[in-house]
Amino acid sequence: MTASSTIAREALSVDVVDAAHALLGATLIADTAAGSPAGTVALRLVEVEAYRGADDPASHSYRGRTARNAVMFGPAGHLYVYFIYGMHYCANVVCLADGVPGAVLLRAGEVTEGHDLARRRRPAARRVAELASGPARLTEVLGIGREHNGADLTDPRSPVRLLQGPPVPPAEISAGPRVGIAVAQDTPWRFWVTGSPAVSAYRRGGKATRRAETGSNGIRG
DNA sequence: ATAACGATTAGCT
DNA sequence: GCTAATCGTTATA
Repeated sequence: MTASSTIAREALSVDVVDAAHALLGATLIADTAAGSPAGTVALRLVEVEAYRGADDPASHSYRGRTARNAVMFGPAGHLYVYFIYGMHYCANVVCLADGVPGAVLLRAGEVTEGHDLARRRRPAARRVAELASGPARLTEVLGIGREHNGADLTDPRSPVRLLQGPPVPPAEISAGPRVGIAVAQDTPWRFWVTGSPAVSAYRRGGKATRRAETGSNGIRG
């Protein structure tokens, strides 16, 4: 057992909300060869969102299995990568039992290794905290793309791996509505490490003109 | 076949 | 605050 042992699949074969909490504080490390400059970047996860399967209208797996979301239906611990807005990639960790769809979107992290490479990949970042402050920024600094869809994060030989980290105490975890979705805007399944400078900004989703909740932004914790 | 739209970001007013 | 950029996926406007 070293400090860099990968997370066990069993720890992720649980409900998406429990897995989301467990993922905060964990390390995501990527050794990428192709695409952007090759090298290794690692980060500590500080912001995630849970997406369940059939009962979560905001989830990609809500309307059943398709070619795109197939990985979400497989065993936990694999990476679900999708292409969005014609230019970005987002990465999720698959959860729940094999055959039950669900995943946790990785929204932000604090870069802990490979700062120089991270800066080269994200020249627009003005501060270290901005390197992976957003789901597409996170995949950009790690060099994650289509070719990593389905990668086994629990396999020490995988180019992208999840490493055990000091768990974040529940008292240091905040919760609020998920970012950028047009449905299920009241479900507080976005979780972040309270006070981390790398946590991304909240933005309400597209349509679903919901009445102003008089002063409340839905955030607790 | 075709059109609408998106789990976003950067840059500008 | 607002919007262009840009294309795969999904539903059929």
